[in-house]
Amino acid sequence: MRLVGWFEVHGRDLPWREEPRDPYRVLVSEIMLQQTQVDRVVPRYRRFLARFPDVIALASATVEAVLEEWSGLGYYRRARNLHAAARVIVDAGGRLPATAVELRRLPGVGEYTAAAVASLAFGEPVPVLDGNVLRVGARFLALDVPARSARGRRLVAGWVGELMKDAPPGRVNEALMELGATVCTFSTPACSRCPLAGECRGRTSGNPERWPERRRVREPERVTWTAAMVFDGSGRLLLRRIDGGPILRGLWLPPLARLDPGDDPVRLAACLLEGKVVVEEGVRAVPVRHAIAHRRIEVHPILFPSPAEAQPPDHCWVDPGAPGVPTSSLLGKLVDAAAAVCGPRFVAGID
DNA sequence: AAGCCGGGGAC
DNA sequence: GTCCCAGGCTT
Repeated sequence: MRLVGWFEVHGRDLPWREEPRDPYRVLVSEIMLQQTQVDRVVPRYRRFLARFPDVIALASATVEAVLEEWSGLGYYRRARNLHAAARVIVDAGGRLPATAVELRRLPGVGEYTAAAVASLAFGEPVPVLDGNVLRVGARFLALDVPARSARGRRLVAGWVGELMKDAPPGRVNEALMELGATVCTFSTPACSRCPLAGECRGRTSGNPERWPERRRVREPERVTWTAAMVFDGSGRLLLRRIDGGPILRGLWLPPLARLDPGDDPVRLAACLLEGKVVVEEGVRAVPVRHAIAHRRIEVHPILFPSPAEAQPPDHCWVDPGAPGVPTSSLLGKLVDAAAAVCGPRFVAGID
């Protein structure tokens, strides 16, 4: 089959493609790859497996440790669900379910991930309908309905099912995803390198970029925060755990507060520390930008030198370069901004 | 069906 | 700047 033949030659050499396929590793890679691009996953996948080499190791760990390992990857519910799934698997004997229907019952495993693990690790003939496959299918079939609609999904699934009559299901799924990621890309598809170009109705139509349908954009919500960055005499930074709210829950960041128009960020940041730690006058650093879902957040870091060794409840002192607690990539941006003001040696606590 | 959750890279 | 990505869950 031309598609799978192409994949055998041009498929990238990715760590989760090593044979034989370990179902646990396939599951970890698929969860990590949800809405996250391959290049960003590869190093984190290696590190995750070094720390949690099998499902028993993962189930034995605390959710806090798993979240810490997930720090910076985003969509932190994935980490909580993966950890919960590992416990379910171990409670059931330690083997992953081998069918898509059973896999689907694990927390954090939806239709896509269930199909991916079932086909890649167990050879079940179920199509995976991720963003890549839906785009490739929409172009190949020249769909006149949105690929993500119920009807579009059915049509693409039917096409993939046909392909599976001529090649192993896992190979077909993987090859289609690889094709979407490297050839039939969102913008400017490289039809000259495509093994399916001969039969592709999207290409024959003369305008393969007509697909996929553009998703409508939503106006981002602009938000401003202030961050109280307290450094003690040895360069350690004060963090506070985010306990409620919809975003970054359970992660550790400098105390944050929403800044309304007219508020003074230095004063508001100082208020966050009232009764917690003793600080000197706050100093502004250059604001950093951070995006979470549809929010565009501008964060004003305020730096406070502090002699205090006290550790208020729900707070902790960390080495800003190696926090050792679950956190967001926002912390790195804030620490960089602070270093630009104070000098890296002060912030790093070295020297 | 639609809205929401992180983050970074491509353009 | 905008858009998307090996999605899942909740409403």
